Amino acid sequence: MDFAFSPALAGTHADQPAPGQSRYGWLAASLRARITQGEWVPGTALPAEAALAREHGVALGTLRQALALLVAEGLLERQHGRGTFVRAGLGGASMLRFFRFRHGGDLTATPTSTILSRQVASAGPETADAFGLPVGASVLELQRLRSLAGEPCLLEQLWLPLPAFDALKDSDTATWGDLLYPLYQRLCGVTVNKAEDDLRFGLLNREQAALLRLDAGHPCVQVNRRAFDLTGRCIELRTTLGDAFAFQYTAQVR
Amino acid sequence: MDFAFSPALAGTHADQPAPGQSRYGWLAASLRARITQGEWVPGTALPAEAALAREHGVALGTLRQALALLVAEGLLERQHGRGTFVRAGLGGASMLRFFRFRHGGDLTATPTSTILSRQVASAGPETADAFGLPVGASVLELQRLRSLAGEPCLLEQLWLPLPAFDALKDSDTATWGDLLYPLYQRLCGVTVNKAEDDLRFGLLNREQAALLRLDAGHPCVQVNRRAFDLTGRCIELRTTLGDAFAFQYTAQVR
DNA sequence: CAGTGGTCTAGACCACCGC
DNA sequence: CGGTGGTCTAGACCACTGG
Repeated sequence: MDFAFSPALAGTHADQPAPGQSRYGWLAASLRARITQGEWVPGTALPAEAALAREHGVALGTLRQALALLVAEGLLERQHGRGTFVRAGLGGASMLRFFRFRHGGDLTATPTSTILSRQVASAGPETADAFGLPVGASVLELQRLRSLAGEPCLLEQLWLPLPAFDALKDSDTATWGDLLYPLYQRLCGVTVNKAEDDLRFGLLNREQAALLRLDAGHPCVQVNRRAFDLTGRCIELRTTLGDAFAFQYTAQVR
Repeated sequence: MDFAFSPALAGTHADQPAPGQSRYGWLAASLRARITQGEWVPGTALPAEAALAREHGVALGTLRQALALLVAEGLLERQHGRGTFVRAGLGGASMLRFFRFRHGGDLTATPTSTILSRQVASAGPETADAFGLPVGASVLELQRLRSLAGEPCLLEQLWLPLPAFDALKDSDTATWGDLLYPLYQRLCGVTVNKAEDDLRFGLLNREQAALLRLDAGHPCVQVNRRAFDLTGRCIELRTTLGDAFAFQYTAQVR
């Protein structure tokens, strides 16, 4: 019946889709694995459709369905006439989308970042669970303040799992720049692919208020973020605080 | 039953896609028009793929691309082995997704609704702009209180453009039920297809606080919603207030 | 069972990009 | 210009749904 003239990438996947599994779904999984294992570095182009289709012994349309899945997942990006590229990852300043801190109408401004503290800590139950580590495992804990035009606007505390982010333990924070995700990429080879933000309302305690130059008990928005790499593993926990009266967010329904 | 495969609706669309316009894009536009003009009522099934493809003189794959567009738009819904259906529209209780008012762990509970006031008002500049009406045009203004287990939780004020919602001016509010969108559908033939919610923080004034049984000056979340029908026209403006300390929202970042 | 959408093929031609 | 992805075709077979 079926001629398997596919040249068998040995190891990770079977030569045939599991029964009940569509061919393009299986193909997508196969490509996903090759991407997350670093065969194609973020930013580089995949082989052309025709080549990939031939390589996997599959029709063009089928291969295109597989690629469409990975595009929808945020793993790939296609450009007409140029090629299919592994996504570079999230930029960074996206916290600002929750607030209207525009000063002088500049919406694209990146806040400057000041690292307030850096220490190795042991993971509490929540952190350990998110990272898939045992309770008490070592994690890197950072606190930083982000400012626009010299005005502090966001106070952040964040945790990173530790074998993976060892490179940040001793590196000079003065060289870090204002965005962390490109830093993760550069120093740790970690690509942040997607994130989940949980929004709540609260009141600032005395220390938080002082750092943000607000009054103790001032209303604030707390954004709890979990960021994930290409494989879907959680690689950052972050808590961001900002003035509730600067909060503004738009959500689409359906 | 009439099998009128005549392209009946002359005038609205050319027989050929405009140059530079893809065939499936043009086809989608054509189907979109037939849907929004009521040829197929929300909830009903479209003709089968094969029939539609034949009717438009197009290959199956091309027709499927067109349908995929309309599905992504939220206009259609496909069910394997059953058919392709015009979406019934938004349900209604979706305001609750911003809050954690779960009482007794019941997350699917629909709050009961009490209409506090109903009056014909004249549109201010903002309302008029949203509805595409002249300033001063007649709009219906409603205020209602929504409660869970007898506890008031959401205070809403909303505006509806008036020729379209005439049926609500005199109808007995006791018969309205707890959800408005199904009511719009039933009494006014208006299908709410999508909406845009804008979130902000504020403080309750005395009257608002009293209705929600909170203190004046209590922090609150204000959700400003603009709802749209199948054609993309804005057909509802709504402002919802709820206790800020019950606020909780999750957003995906990609 | 007949009818629906879902998958897949093996071609063709077009539109875009960069050299 | 050659190479890329985007559109389109005309079939085939599979998987699910309902009577």
